[in-house]
Amino acid sequence: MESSREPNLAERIRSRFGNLTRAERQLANVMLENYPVSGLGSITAIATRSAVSTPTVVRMAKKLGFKGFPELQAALRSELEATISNPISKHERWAQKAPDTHILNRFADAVIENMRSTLKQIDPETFNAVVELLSDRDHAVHVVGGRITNSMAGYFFNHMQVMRSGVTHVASNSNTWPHYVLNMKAGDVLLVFDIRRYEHNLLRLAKMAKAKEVTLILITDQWGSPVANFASHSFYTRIMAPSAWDSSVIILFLVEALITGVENANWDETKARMNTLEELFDQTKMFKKFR
Amino acid sequence: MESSREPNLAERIRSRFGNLTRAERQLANVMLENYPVSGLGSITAIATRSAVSTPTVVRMAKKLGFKGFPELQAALRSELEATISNPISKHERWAQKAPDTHILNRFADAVIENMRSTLKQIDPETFNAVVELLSDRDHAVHVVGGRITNSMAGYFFNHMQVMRSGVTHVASNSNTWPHYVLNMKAGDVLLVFDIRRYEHNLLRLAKMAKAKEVTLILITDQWGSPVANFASHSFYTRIMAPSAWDSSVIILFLVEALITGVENANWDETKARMNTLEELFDQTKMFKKFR
DNA sequence: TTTGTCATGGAATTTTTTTTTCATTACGCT
DNA sequence: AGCGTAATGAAAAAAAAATTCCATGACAAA
Repeated sequence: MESSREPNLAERIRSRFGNLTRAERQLANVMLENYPVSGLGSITAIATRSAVSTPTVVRMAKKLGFKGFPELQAALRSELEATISNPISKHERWAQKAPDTHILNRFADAVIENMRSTLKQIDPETFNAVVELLSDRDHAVHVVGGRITNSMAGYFFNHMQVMRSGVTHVASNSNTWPHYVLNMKAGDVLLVFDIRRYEHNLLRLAKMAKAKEVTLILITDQWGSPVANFASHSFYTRIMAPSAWDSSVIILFLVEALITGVENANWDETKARMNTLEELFDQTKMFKKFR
Repeated sequence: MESSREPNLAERIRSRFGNLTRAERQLANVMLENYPVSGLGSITAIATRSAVSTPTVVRMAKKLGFKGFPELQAALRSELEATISNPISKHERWAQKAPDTHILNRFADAVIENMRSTLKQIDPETFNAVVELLSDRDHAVHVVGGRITNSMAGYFFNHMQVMRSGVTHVASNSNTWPHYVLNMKAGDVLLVFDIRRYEHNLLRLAKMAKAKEVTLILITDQWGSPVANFASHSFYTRIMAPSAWDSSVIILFLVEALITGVENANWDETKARMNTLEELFDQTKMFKKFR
């Protein structure tokens, strides 16, 4: 529909993103970040903001077909002029080249809505308490997910494992669950993911764990898994999506927030880890040091 | 609600219009004419446009309370930024009972920011093309992830498997990869997840696949995995998080959007398969029927 | 008419920005 | 390992922009 409109700078950048070098990508990201304002300052300003040198900015300007940075900036201004005088363009749209009804935009709306209503419900006290439970090195942490949420459990396990010992991922094959339960001790923590359609096996596992005085934490959907009856703490997330399936995005969000909470709870250890990470990045030379 | 907002430059000019001299009025008119773009060029440019001298411009800037012209221009830019950006207010307090600095709120901000800048960059054409590739029943779809992203690959696999046949999840153990490659045919699709630090094994796998004329699709971070050089389509997601780790939330978002795309592309078949699955689950009594 | 004030822009000066040059380093390829 | 290409930023050089200085002229009041 908008086929023959001449490409604006953002599009030009995006279309050539693949050909850009590391430094140029950093730059491109900053420029696109709050487009086009960030490109309107001085070359020095944007270079600093992107943590690249000014020559890099000039080179990219040329790569994009301009004679120099000022010419690029002029293009930006005239683009802006065109945009501003056109009131329609102010419309909120996530993927700006896609129509409102495009699945990307609909999904984005749904996710925002999910996040909003999930966060409204979450009690920070619960969150903090759970973080504390997960940080406690005196007790093991077990994690289990359902058919859909098993990936989330895996993700959680992956990260937790790096931060502390005594973390186990209860395999999705429920035949083996009794073995896992056998290894759970009183005071241990079991994090259960269970969204609709709630899995009966998980409920049974929860009961078994509870019987062994394991502390249960539940991450479920807004309707609530029956496991909630046995859980010390439950998180109810909203998982609506414009799809036949539910969206796990907010669940992952919560998982990551929890991980970060645990990370912060043991800052010293985390800091050491961050340094290691930094060194690794240096080794790969793909990244500049951040900040 | 915007009662005590500080006046923008245009208002400042208008309110002092009476005190301006002839040359300054000329200048003011030009500045207001297509506000604020005309003020964004160099001092010479606007002076010429207004047919006044550059000193006049400086003098007016000072009259308006700035230290000099550059300062005025900076004000203009930040004003513009405030106007143009942000479909969603930048620092909404998401979890309302928690302080702004609580990890939940900080994470929420980061995720929104990631989503915004990711979606800005995604080309809907690419998205549609990829959906089509993934929907094509004539070719198999393989999916592989890295250390962190393996969960995302798994999630994708889980859902795709329900919708169509010929989907394989290349196991994370790279020893077995040659085996998988052996089974790839020309025209097959390989979806690769690779975020920093990029895994060399994935690059090798990509090369091998490419050599077999497999179509590569890449989901990577904003800096771009080297796999991009071999990929037909790449998605660059933003993964910044207030944490030692990166956030995969937006990656999951993209995965779900793709899944939904595929679902829509072949709704009849998807529906039929889901029904069958439903029956199978019923048989195994693993799930309660959910309306 | 004279005088003082003020607006104004030309030109000099200073400051900043932009571009170019160049040395270093990384990385792919043989 | 060695070579060549490419990326990169520090620093020098060039260009442009911003500011200051100052001469001119308009106008008003004495």
